Amino acid sequence: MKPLSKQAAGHNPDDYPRFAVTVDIAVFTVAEGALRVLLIQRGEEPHLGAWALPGGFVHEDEDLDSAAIRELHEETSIKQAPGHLEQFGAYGDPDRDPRQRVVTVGYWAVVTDPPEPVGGGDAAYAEFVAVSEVESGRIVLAFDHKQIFDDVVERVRKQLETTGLGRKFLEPEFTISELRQVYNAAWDANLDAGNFQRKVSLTDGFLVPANKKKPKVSDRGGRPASLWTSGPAEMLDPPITRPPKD
Amino acid sequence: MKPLSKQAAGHNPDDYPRFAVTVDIAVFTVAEGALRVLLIQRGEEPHLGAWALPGGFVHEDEDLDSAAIRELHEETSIKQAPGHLEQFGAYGDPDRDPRQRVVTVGYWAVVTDPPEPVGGGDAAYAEFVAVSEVESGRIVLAFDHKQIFDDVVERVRKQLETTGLGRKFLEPEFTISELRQVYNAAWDANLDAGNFQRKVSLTDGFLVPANKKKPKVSDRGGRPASLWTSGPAEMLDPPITRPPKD
DNA sequence: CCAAAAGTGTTTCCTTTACACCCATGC
DNA sequence: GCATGGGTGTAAAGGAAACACTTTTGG
Repeated sequence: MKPLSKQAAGHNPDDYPRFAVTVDIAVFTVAEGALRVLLIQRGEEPHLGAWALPGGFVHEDEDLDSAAIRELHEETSIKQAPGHLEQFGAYGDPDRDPRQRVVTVGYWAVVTDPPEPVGGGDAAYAEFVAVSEVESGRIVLAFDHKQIFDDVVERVRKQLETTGLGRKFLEPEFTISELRQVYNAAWDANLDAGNFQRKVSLTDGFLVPANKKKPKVSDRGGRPASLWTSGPAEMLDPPITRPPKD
Repeated sequence: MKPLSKQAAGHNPDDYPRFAVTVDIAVFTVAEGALRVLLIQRGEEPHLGAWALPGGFVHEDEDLDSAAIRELHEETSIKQAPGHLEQFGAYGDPDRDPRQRVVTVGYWAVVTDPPEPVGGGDAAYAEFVAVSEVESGRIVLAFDHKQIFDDVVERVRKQLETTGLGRKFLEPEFTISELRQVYNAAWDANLDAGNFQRKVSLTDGFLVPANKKKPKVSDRGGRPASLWTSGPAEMLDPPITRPPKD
């Protein structure tokens, strides 16, 4: 049980155990007024038929970020680069996968208007599922993916407060209302339109006006909204505070 | 370059590459008015003689948290359980260690009044170094440890704002002034004593009074401070806001 | 009494919030 | 005109910061 001394280990690295390393990736988008995450239904054992986050093995010559991007493309057939890609943790319980010792590095990404995902690899089926479906327990996740899921959803919600992340859910040109709807979907909130308008305008360099020739006309009437694009500012100061949950 | 199909991988896990997995751990304490982190001076190649965060290999039957705690004990001869232990990221560039492919999981911990650390294993020497020494560039770290260091220091400072982490730097019974000095050391700030007093009292269950028979008398005169212990509240609401840097 | 540190009160300022109101479009 | 959503103004409430002031000890 006690390993070789560390001195020896330094000279004989092969004496130490090796692990399979995977990346699991939570791909977020906002659609139909809800924050959604890409889940697969497993096409093989263990947990055949259960919902899980997509993931796969890291290759020998690949860094972790690259592995995550490759998996994202393989699982979603999304061609675009993700608007955001970030690591959120490593999970390595010895018994988290019954087949072998696996260490998983968790990533999350944000994409805009993804195509219909396709099952592939170990996925029989893939779908952008509303986060609330998982939180309510109507969808149960395999392995330790519920823990991973809870960690990452909270992190996404928190980042919306202080960073410009919300823009990544939208097309390059967007209206402030669309941005507000991202926040409302992610937080299940109903932010005051006027105050939101003011807050996003307070941070210099957060929004820059787009071509003013083409204001966006709503389909249900109302004054057309002006279009904006992402400015260089990555942090929101002051932040957009998340309203206390009811 | 293209791997076997994922279908095959599920059935033949041995076809996928294996990685050495290590934990690196940043052990924080506050001493002599400064936030400090345990660094070692490497006793072997590569980077012989350079400063680095302590770390070591994860064993075959060990989860990641356990490996971090074991390394903490081995490197510091600290017997106490750390007051706080938390993961902060995984680092896996293919060339981050020239000897072999290594994925490192970063942890940070907080300890109180640690004993003099002893070199051991791959460490020729170990010392609690002021964080400012590394930030100023007077101490240079090996591998990608400066990146890791920057990530984790920012995270510690941020957690002090919203969580009860500060208590973990202190003995079980402490005064509010001692707690304020932890914040001042970690943030290089000079918080108003009166306002600090009020803020830590606002969160119910954050501080509970200790034995009132033994108020703490300062060595330079002044009214004795009452003693407190940690209450059940883990989050500070409202938070203690970090003053903007000059 | 004085110095020093603990702890409280109070005023001022700033941010956030709620909501009234005006603007610009389709029908 | 009227409905609808975009966008601005504003007053009231709440929280943070600065700092005066009181309390309790040692010398």
